[in-house]
Amino acid sequence: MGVSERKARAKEALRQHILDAATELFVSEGYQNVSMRKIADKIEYAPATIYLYFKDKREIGETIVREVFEQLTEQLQTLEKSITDPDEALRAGLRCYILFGLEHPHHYLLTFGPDPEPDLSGELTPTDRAGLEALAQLRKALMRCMDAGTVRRDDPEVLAQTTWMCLHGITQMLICLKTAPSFPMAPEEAIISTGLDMLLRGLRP
Amino acid sequence: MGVSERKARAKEALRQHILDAATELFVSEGYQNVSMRKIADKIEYAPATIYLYFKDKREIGETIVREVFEQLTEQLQTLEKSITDPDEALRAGLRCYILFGLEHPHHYLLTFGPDPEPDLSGELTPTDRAGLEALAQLRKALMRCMDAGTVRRDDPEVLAQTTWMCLHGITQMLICLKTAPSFPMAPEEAIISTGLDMLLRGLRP
DNA sequence: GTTGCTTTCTGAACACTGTTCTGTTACGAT
DNA sequence: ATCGTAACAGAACAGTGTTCAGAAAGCAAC
Repeated sequence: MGVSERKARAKEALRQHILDAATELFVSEGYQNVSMRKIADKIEYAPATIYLYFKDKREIGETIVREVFEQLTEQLQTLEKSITDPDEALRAGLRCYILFGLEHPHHYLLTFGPDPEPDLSGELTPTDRAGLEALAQLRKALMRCMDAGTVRRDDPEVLAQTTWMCLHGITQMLICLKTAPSFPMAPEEAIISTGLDMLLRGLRP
Repeated sequence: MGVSERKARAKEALRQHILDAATELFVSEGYQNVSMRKIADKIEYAPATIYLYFKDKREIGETIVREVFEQLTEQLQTLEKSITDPDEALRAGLRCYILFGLEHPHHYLLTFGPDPEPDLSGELTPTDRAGLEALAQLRKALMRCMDAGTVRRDDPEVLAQTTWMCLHGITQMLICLKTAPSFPMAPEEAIISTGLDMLLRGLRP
Protein backbone atom coordinates (compact mmCIF):
# COMPACT_ATOMS: atom_id res chain seq x y z
CA MET A 1 0.00 0.00 0.00
CA GLY A 2 2.41 2.66 1.19
CA VAL A 3 -0.06 5.44 0.73
CA SER A 4 -1.19 5.56 4.32
CA GLU A 5 2.41 5.65 5.41
CA ARG A 6 3.11 8.55 3.11
CA LYS A 7 0.19 10.40 4.66
CA ALA A 8 1.40 9.61 8.12
CA ARG A 9 4.81 10.94 7.15
CA ALA A 10 3.25 14.10 5.76
CA LYS A 11 1.29 14.55 8.95
CA GLU A 12 4.38 14.09 11.04
CA ALA A 13 6.25 16.51 8.79
CA LEU A 14 3.72 19.26 9.35
CA ARG A 15 3.79 18.62 13.06
CA GLN A 16 7.53 19.04 13.03
CA HIS A 17 7.16 22.09 10.82
CA ILE A 18 4.94 23.67 13.45
CA LEU A 19 7.44 22.82 16.18
CA ASP A 20 10.30 24.29 14.16
CA ALA A 21 8.46 27.53 13.51
CA ALA A 22 7.34 27.76 17.12
CA THR A 23 10.86 27.09 18.40
CA GLU A 24 12.31 29.83 16.26
CA LEU A 25 9.69 32.31 17.42
CA PHE A 26 9.90 31.31 21.08
CA VAL A 27 13.67 31.67 21.12
CA SER A 28 13.69 35.05 19.44
CA GLU A 29 10.62 36.61 21.05
CA GLY A 30 9.89 34.58 24.17
CA TYR A 31 7.00 32.24 24.82
CA GLN A 32 4.58 34.87 26.08
CA ASN A 33 5.08 37.14 23.10
CA VAL A 34 4.38 34.48 20.49
CA SER A 35 0.76 33.98 19.51
CA MET A 36 -0.82 31.06 17.75
CA ARG A 37 -1.53 33.39 14.85
CA LYS A 38 2.15 34.27 14.55
CA ILE A 39 3.04 30.60 14.36
CA ALA A 40 0.25 30.00 11.85
CA ASP A 41 1.41 32.93 9.72
CA LYS A 42 4.96 31.65 9.70
CA ILE A 43 3.98 28.24 8.37
CA GLU A 44 1.24 29.74 6.18
CA TYR A 45 -1.62 27.76 7.66
CA ALA A 46 -4.75 28.84 9.45
CA PRO A 47 -4.51 29.04 13.25
CA ALA A 48 -7.20 26.38 13.58
CA THR A 49 -5.00 23.87 11.78
CA ILE A 50 -2.45 23.94 14.58
CA TYR A 51 -5.08 22.61 16.93
CA LEU A 52 -5.29 19.46 14.83
CA TYR A 53 -1.72 18.70 15.85
CA PHE A 54 -1.50 20.11 19.35
CA LYS A 55 -4.06 20.35 22.13
CA ASP A 56 -3.17 23.94 22.95
CA LYS A 57 -0.31 26.41 23.08
CA ARG A 58 0.97 24.92 26.30
CA GLU A 59 1.48 21.55 24.64
CA ILE A 60 3.63 23.12 21.94
CA GLY A 61 5.78 24.77 24.55
CA GLU A 62 6.10 21.63 26.61
CA THR A 63 7.04 19.53 23.60
CA ILE A 64 9.80 21.92 22.62
CA VAL A 65 11.06 22.23 26.15
CA ARG A 66 11.22 18.49 26.62
CA GLU A 67 13.30 18.04 23.49
CA VAL A 68 15.80 20.68 24.57
CA PHE A 69 16.08 19.36 28.08
CA GLU A 70 16.98 15.93 26.85
CA GLN A 71 20.16 17.57 25.60
CA LEU A 72 20.91 18.71 29.13
CA THR A 73 20.42 15.24 30.54
CA GLU A 74 22.71 13.85 27.87
CA GLN A 75 25.39 16.42 28.57
CA LEU A 76 25.22 15.69 32.26
CA GLN A 77 25.49 11.96 31.72
CA THR A 78 28.46 12.36 29.41
CA LEU A 79 30.11 14.57 31.98
CA GLU A 80 29.58 12.10 34.78
CA LYS A 81 31.24 9.35 32.83
CA SER A 82 34.20 11.35 31.60
CA ILE A 83 35.24 12.73 34.98
CA THR A 84 36.47 10.23 37.51
CA ASP A 85 36.93 12.47 40.54
CA PRO A 86 33.45 12.73 42.13
CA ASP A 87 34.02 16.22 43.49
CA GLU A 88 35.14 17.56 40.14
CA ALA A 89 32.30 15.75 38.42
CA LEU A 90 29.82 17.42 40.76
CA ARG A 91 31.32 20.83 40.18
CA ALA A 92 31.35 20.33 36.42
CA GLY A 93 27.74 19.16 36.48
CA LEU A 94 26.59 22.19 38.41
CA ARG A 95 28.45 24.52 36.09
CA CYS A 96 27.05 22.70 33.08
CA TYR A 97 23.53 23.28 34.39
CA ILE A 98 24.04 27.02 34.74
CA LEU A 99 25.69 27.36 31.33
CA PHE A 100 22.91 25.35 29.73
CA GLY A 101 20.37 27.78 31.19
CA LEU A 102 22.33 30.75 29.90
CA GLU A 103 22.53 29.20 26.44
CA HIS A 104 18.81 28.46 26.30
CA PRO A 105 17.33 31.29 28.37
CA HIS A 106 13.83 31.09 26.92
CA HIS A 107 13.61 27.35 27.26
CA TYR A 108 14.94 27.55 30.76
CA LEU A 109 12.49 30.19 31.90
CA LEU A 110 9.63 28.41 30.21
CA THR A 111 10.49 25.21 32.05
CA PHE A 112 11.46 26.44 35.47
CA GLY A 113 9.97 29.89 35.62
CA PRO A 114 6.94 30.17 37.89
CA ASP A 115 3.80 28.88 36.24
CA PRO A 116 0.99 31.46 35.97
CA GLU A 117 -1.60 28.77 36.53
CA PRO A 118 -0.15 25.55 37.88
CA ASP A 119 -1.49 22.21 36.83
CA LEU A 120 -3.60 20.97 39.72
CA SER A 121 -4.50 17.67 38.11
CA GLY A 122 -1.89 15.75 40.08
CA GLU A 123 -0.33 14.70 36.80
CA LEU A 124 3.40 14.96 36.31
CA THR A 125 3.91 17.71 33.76
CA PRO A 126 6.89 17.65 31.39
CA THR A 127 8.27 20.44 33.53
CA ASP A 128 8.12 18.22 36.60
CA ARG A 129 9.74 15.44 34.66
CA ALA A 130 12.59 17.69 33.54
CA GLY A 131 13.11 18.78 37.12
CA LEU A 132 13.02 15.23 38.41
CA GLU A 133 15.56 14.06 35.87
CA ALA A 134 17.99 16.84 36.66
CA LEU A 135 17.39 16.10 40.31
CA ALA A 136 18.11 12.41 39.89
CA GLN A 137 21.40 13.21 38.19
CA LEU A 138 22.31 15.55 41.00
CA ARG A 139 21.41 13.06 43.70
CA LYS A 140 23.59 10.45 42.07
CA ALA A 141 26.54 12.82 41.85
CA LEU A 142 26.04 13.83 45.49
CA MET A 143 25.99 10.23 46.68
CA ARG A 144 29.21 9.50 44.86
CA CYS A 145 30.77 12.40 46.71
CA MET A 146 29.39 11.09 49.98
CA ASP A 147 31.12 7.80 49.34
CA ALA A 148 34.30 9.68 48.57
CA GLY A 149 33.86 11.66 51.78
CA THR A 150 33.72 15.11 50.17
CA VAL A 151 30.03 15.63 50.93
CA ARG A 152 28.56 15.14 54.37
CA ARG A 153 26.24 12.20 54.93
CA ASP A 154 22.74 13.56 55.07
CA ASP A 155 19.39 12.87 53.45
CA PRO A 156 20.46 12.82 49.77
CA GLU A 157 17.05 13.92 48.58
CA VAL A 158 16.94 16.99 50.81
CA LEU A 159 20.51 17.85 49.93
CA ALA A 160 19.85 17.43 46.22
CA GLN A 161 16.66 19.48 46.18
CA THR A 162 18.21 22.27 48.22
CA THR A 163 21.29 22.39 46.03
CA TRP A 164 19.15 22.40 42.94
CA MET A 165 17.04 25.28 44.22
CA CYS A 166 20.15 27.37 44.82
CA LEU A 167 21.50 26.42 41.42
CA HIS A 168 18.21 27.37 39.86
CA GLY A 169 18.23 30.72 41.65
CA ILE A 170 21.64 31.55 40.26
CA THR A 171 20.71 30.43 36.75
CA GLN A 172 17.42 32.23 36.61
CA MET A 173 18.73 35.45 38.08
CA LEU A 174 21.67 35.50 35.69
CA ILE A 175 19.26 35.11 32.79
CA CYS A 176 16.90 37.80 34.04
CA LEU A 177 19.50 40.33 35.11
CA LYS A 178 21.40 40.01 31.85
CA THR A 179 18.40 41.42 30.00
CA ALA A 180 17.83 44.13 32.64
CA PRO A 181 20.69 46.48 31.87
CA SER A 182 19.69 48.85 34.65
CA PHE A 183 20.66 46.43 37.39
CA PRO A 184 24.29 46.70 38.54
CA MET A 185 25.04 43.01 38.38
CA ALA A 186 28.42 41.68 39.42
CA PRO A 187 30.44 40.00 36.65
CA GLU A 188 28.81 36.81 35.48
CA GLU A 189 31.85 34.59 35.83
CA ALA A 190 32.50 35.86 39.36
CA ILE A 191 28.98 34.97 40.39
CA ILE A 192 29.13 31.54 38.80
CA SER A 193 32.44 30.51 40.37
CA THR A 194 31.56 32.04 43.73
CA GLY A 195 28.22 30.27 43.61
CA LEU A 196 29.76 26.91 42.82
CA ASP A 197 32.35 27.42 45.55
CA MET A 198 29.66 28.29 48.07
CA LEU A 199 27.55 25.29 47.20
CA LEU A 200 30.43 22.82 47.33
CA ARG A 201 31.76 24.24 50.59
CA GLY A 202 28.26 24.17 52.00
CA LEU A 203 27.95 20.50 51.16
CA ARG A 204 31.21 19.42 52.79
CA PRO A 205 31.21 17.31 55.97
CA MET B 1 -10.45 77.59 50.21
CA GLY B 2 -10.23 73.97 51.35
CA VAL B 3 -12.33 72.76 48.50
CA SER B 4 -9.41 71.87 46.28
CA GLU B 5 -7.89 69.93 49.14
CA ARG B 6 -11.09 68.01 49.63
CA LYS B 7 -11.06 67.09 45.95
CA ALA B 8 -7.45 66.06 46.14
CA ARG B 9 -8.32 63.86 49.08
CA ALA B 10 -11.19 62.29 47.19
CA LYS B 11 -8.92 61.63 44.24
CA GLU B 12 -6.36 60.05 46.50
CA ALA B 13 -9.09 57.98 48.14
CA LEU B 14 -10.19 56.48 44.85
CA ARG B 15 -6.61 55.74 43.94
CA GLN B 16 -6.22 53.85 47.18
CA HIS B 17 -9.56 52.17 46.60
CA ILE B 18 -8.25 50.84 43.29
CA LEU B 19 -5.07 49.62 44.96
CA ASP B 20 -7.02 47.87 47.70
CA ALA B 21 -9.28 46.09 45.24
CA ALA B 22 -6.35 45.14 43.04
CA THR B 23 -4.35 43.85 46.00
CA GLU B 24 -7.18 41.62 47.12
CA LEU B 25 -7.63 40.21 43.64
CA PHE B 26 -3.92 39.75 42.98
CA VAL B 27 -3.44 37.89 46.25
CA SER B 28 -6.38 35.57 45.73
CA GLU B 29 -6.09 34.97 41.99
CA GLY B 30 -2.56 35.94 41.00
CA TYR B 31 -1.45 38.90 38.92
CA GLN B 32 -1.83 37.23 35.55
CA ASN B 33 -5.37 36.08 36.20
CA VAL B 34 -6.67 39.49 37.23
CA SER B 35 -7.92 41.72 34.44
CA MET B 36 -8.48 45.44 34.48
CA ARG B 37 -12.18 44.74 34.01
CA LYS B 38 -12.25 42.59 37.13
CA ILE B 39 -10.70 45.39 39.15
CA ALA B 40 -13.12 47.88 37.62
CA ASP B 41 -16.08 45.64 38.41
CA LYS B 42 -14.99 45.29 42.01
CA ILE B 43 -14.86 49.04 42.60
CA GLU B 44 -17.90 49.63 40.37
CA TYR B 45 -16.23 51.98 37.93
CA ALA B 46 -15.62 51.72 34.22
CA PRO B 47 -12.28 50.17 33.22
CA ALA B 48 -11.23 53.40 31.53
CA THR B 49 -11.42 55.25 34.85
CA ILE B 50 -8.54 53.25 36.26
CA TYR B 51 -6.31 54.68 33.55
CA LEU B 52 -6.86 58.16 35.00
CA TYR B 53 -5.07 56.99 38.13
CA PHE B 54 -2.51 54.53 36.79
CA LYS B 55 -0.55 54.44 33.56
CA ASP B 56 -1.20 50.76 32.99
CA LYS B 57 -1.67 47.44 34.72
CA ARG B 58 2.02 47.12 35.35
CA GLU B 59 2.06 50.33 37.38
CA ILE B 60 -0.66 49.00 39.65
CA GLY B 61 1.30 45.84 40.25
CA GLU B 62 4.53 47.70 40.89
CA THR B 63 2.88 50.08 43.34
CA ILE B 64 1.41 47.24 45.36
CA VAL B 65 4.63 45.27 45.29
CA ARG B 66 6.64 48.23 46.51
CA GLU B 67 4.35 48.77 49.48
CA VAL B 68 4.57 45.15 50.54
CA PHE B 69 8.31 44.99 50.13
CA GLU B 70 8.77 47.94 52.44
CA GLN B 71 7.46 45.61 55.12
CA LEU B 72 10.26 43.19 54.35
CA THR B 73 12.90 45.89 54.58
CA GLU B 74 11.44 46.99 57.92
CA GLN B 75 11.41 43.44 59.26
CA LEU B 76 15.00 42.94 58.20
CA GLN B 77 16.11 46.18 59.83
CA THR B 78 14.33 45.34 63.06
CA LEU B 79 15.99 41.95 63.04
CA GLU B 80 19.43 43.36 62.49
CA LYS B 81 19.09 45.65 65.48
CA SER B 82 17.61 43.10 67.85
CA ILE B 83 20.25 40.42 67.28
CA THR B 84 23.76 41.21 68.41
CA ASP B 85 25.61 38.15 67.16
CA PRO B 86 26.37 38.86 63.46
CA ASP B 87 26.22 35.22 62.46
CA GLU B 88 22.85 34.69 64.06
CA ALA B 89 21.61 37.97 62.62
CA LEU B 90 22.61 36.84 59.14
CA ARG B 91 20.92 33.49 59.57
CA ALA B 92 17.76 35.12 60.90
CA GLY B 93 17.73 37.60 58.04
CA LEU B 94 18.01 34.88 55.43
CA ARG B 95 15.26 32.87 57.08
CA CYS B 96 13.09 35.97 57.33
CA TYR B 97 13.46 36.52 53.59
CA ILE B 98 12.28 33.00 52.75
CA LEU B 99 9.35 33.14 55.15
CA PHE B 100 8.33 36.51 53.79
CA GLY B 101 8.22 35.03 50.32
CA LEU B 102 6.13 32.12 51.50
CA GLU B 103 3.72 34.46 53.26
CA HIS B 104 3.32 36.68 50.20
CA PRO B 105 3.74 34.24 47.33
CA HIS B 106 1.97 36.32 44.70
CA HIS B 107 3.81 39.48 45.61
CA TYR B 108 7.07 37.62 45.65
CA LEU B 109 6.60 36.02 42.26
CA LEU B 110 5.39 39.28 40.79
CA THR B 111 8.51 41.05 42.03
CA PHE B 112 11.22 38.49 41.45
CA GLY B 113 9.66 36.11 38.96
CA PRO B 114 11.08 36.42 35.45
CA ASP B 115 9.63 39.34 33.56
CA PRO B 116 7.88 38.38 30.29
CA GLU B 117 9.04 41.60 28.66
CA PRO B 118 11.84 43.26 30.57
CA ASP B 119 12.07 47.01 30.78
CA LEU B 120 14.84 48.01 28.39
CA SER B 121 14.63 51.71 29.15
CA GLY B 122 17.62 51.62 31.47
CA GLU B 123 15.40 52.98 34.23
CA LEU B 124 15.45 51.33 37.63
CA THR B 125 12.11 49.61 37.99
CA PRO B 126 10.48 49.20 41.41
CA THR B 127 11.45 45.57 41.10
CA ASP B 128 15.10 46.51 40.72
CA ARG B 129 14.78 48.83 43.67
CA ALA B 130 13.29 46.10 45.84
CA GLY B 131 16.12 43.79 44.86
CA LEU B 132 18.75 46.44 45.52
CA GLU B 133 17.37 47.20 48.97
CA ALA B 134 17.29 43.57 49.99
CA LEU B 135 20.78 43.27 48.58
CA ALA B 136 22.05 46.26 50.54
CA GLN B 137 20.73 44.75 53.76
CA LEU B 138 22.41 41.48 52.95
CA ARG B 139 25.72 43.09 52.11
CA LYS B 140 25.68 44.93 55.43
CA ALA B 141 24.98 41.74 57.35
CA LEU B 142 27.72 39.94 55.48
CA MET B 143 30.28 42.64 56.22
CA ARG B 144 29.48 42.50 59.90
CA CYS B 145 30.17 38.79 59.76
CA MET B 146 33.42 39.43 57.95
CA ASP B 147 34.49 41.71 60.77
CA ALA B 148 33.53 39.02 63.24
CA GLY B 149 35.49 36.48 61.23
CA THR B 150 32.61 34.13 60.47
CA VAL B 151 32.48 34.99 56.76
CA ARG B 152 35.53 34.92 54.54
CA ARG B 153 36.89 38.21 53.24
CA ASP B 154 35.91 38.46 49.62
CA ASP B 155 34.21 40.96 47.35
CA PRO B 156 31.11 41.75 49.45
CA GLU B 157 29.03 42.61 46.41
CA VAL B 158 29.71 39.33 44.64
CA LEU B 159 29.15 37.40 47.83
CA ALA B 160 25.89 39.22 48.53
CA GLN B 161 24.51 38.81 45.02
CA THR B 162 25.41 35.14 44.87
CA THR B 163 23.89 34.46 48.28
CA TRP B 164 20.78 36.35 47.31
CA MET B 165 20.40 34.36 44.10
CA CYS B 166 20.55 31.09 46.04
CA LEU B 167 18.12 32.43 48.59
CA HIS B 168 15.81 33.48 45.82
CA GLY B 169 16.01 30.06 44.22
CA ILE B 170 14.96 28.38 47.44
CA THR B 171 12.14 30.85 48.04
CA GLN B 172 10.74 30.72 44.55
CA MET B 173 10.94 26.98 44.23
CA LEU B 174 9.23 26.47 47.58
CA ILE B 175 6.42 28.74 46.45
CA CYS B 176 6.05 27.03 43.09
CA LEU B 177 6.37 23.46 44.26
CA LYS B 178 3.90 23.98 47.09
CA THR B 179 1.17 24.62 44.54
CA ALA B 180 2.31 21.72 42.33
CA PRO B 181 1.10 18.75 44.37
CA SER B 182 2.45 16.27 41.83
CA PHE B 183 6.06 17.07 42.64
CA PRO B 184 7.56 14.95 45.44
CA MET B 185 9.06 17.84 47.37
CA ALA B 186 11.08 17.22 50.49
CA PRO B 187 9.61 18.69 53.71
CA GLU B 188 9.63 22.47 53.63
CA GLU B 189 11.36 22.98 56.95
CA ALA B 190 14.09 20.48 56.05
CA ILE B 191 14.83 22.37 52.87
CA ILE B 192 14.86 25.73 54.60
CA SER B 193 17.21 24.74 57.40
CA THR B 194 19.43 22.72 55.08
CA GLY B 195 19.54 25.67 52.69
CA LEU B 196 20.48 28.14 55.40
CA ASP B 197 23.12 25.74 56.70
CA MET B 198 24.59 25.31 53.24
CA LEU B 199 24.74 29.02 52.58
CA LEU B 200 26.33 29.88 55.93
CA ARG B 201 28.87 27.07 55.66
CA GLY B 202 29.60 28.12 52.12
CA LEU B 203 30.33 31.65 53.26
CA ARG B 204 32.77 30.68 56.02
CA PRO B 205 36.48 31.47 55.70
C1' DG C 1 -30.16 81.53 37.75
C1' DT C 2 -28.09 80.84 33.67
C1' DT C 3 -23.77 80.53 31.41
C1' DG C 4 -19.27 78.66 30.58
C1' DC C 5 -15.14 76.00 32.02
C1' DT C 6 -12.80 72.17 34.12
C1' DT C 7 -12.50 67.85 36.00
C1' DT C 8 -14.24 63.24 36.33
C1' DC C 9 -16.08 59.55 34.33
C1' DT C 10 -18.01 56.30 30.74
C1' DG C 11 -19.48 53.56 26.29
C1' DA C 12 -17.74 52.08 22.55
C1' DA C 13 -14.22 50.83 20.07
C1' DC C 14 -9.40 48.92 18.60
C1' DA C 15 -6.16 45.50 18.14
C1' DC C 16 -4.96 41.75 20.13
C1' DT C 17 -5.15 36.89 22.57
C1' DG C 18 -6.31 31.44 22.82
C1' DT C 19 -9.70 28.49 21.23
C1' DT C 20 -13.82 26.27 18.89
C1' DC C 21 -17.42 25.43 15.53
C1' DT C 22 -19.03 24.86 11.05
C1' DG C 23 -18.28 24.35 6.54
C1' DT C 24 -15.45 23.49 2.50
C1' DT C 25 -12.07 21.21 -0.06
C1' DA C 26 -9.15 17.38 -1.50
C1' DC C 27 -8.29 12.62 -2.06
C1' DG C 28 -8.18 7.52 -1.71
C1' DA C 29 -11.46 3.52 -1.83
C1' DT C 30 -15.35 1.31 -3.70
C1' DA D 1 -18.59 8.45 -10.88
C1' DT D 2 -19.82 8.24 -6.12
C1' DC D 3 -18.90 8.10 -1.36
C1' DG D 4 -16.61 8.74 2.98
C1' DT D 5 -13.02 10.48 5.43
C1' DA D 6 -9.37 13.24 6.65
C1' DA D 7 -7.17 17.92 6.34
C1' DC D 8 -7.81 22.40 6.38
C1' DA D 9 -9.81 27.29 6.75
C1' DG D 10 -13.15 31.41 7.89
C1' DA D 11 -15.56 33.23 11.01
C1' DA D 12 -16.76 33.67 15.34
C1' DC D 13 -16.57 33.67 20.66
C1' DA D 14 -15.09 35.33 24.83
C1' DG D 15 -11.53 37.33 26.75
C1' DT D 16 -7.35 40.72 27.22
C1' DG D 17 -4.97 45.73 27.81
C1' DT D 18 -5.72 50.16 26.24
C1' DT D 19 -7.52 54.55 23.95
C1' DC D 20 -10.60 58.19 22.69
C1' DA D 21 -14.62 61.03 21.91
C1' DG D 22 -18.29 62.47 24.34
C1' DA D 23 -21.41 62.73 28.45
C1' DA D 24 -22.20 64.08 33.18
C1' DA D 25 -21.05 66.68 37.28
C1' DG D 26 -19.22 70.30 40.01
C1' DC D 27 -17.86 74.92 40.50
C1' DA D 28 -16.81 80.10 39.05
C1' DA D 29 -18.32 84.17 37.32
C1' DC D 30 -21.83 87.04 35.48
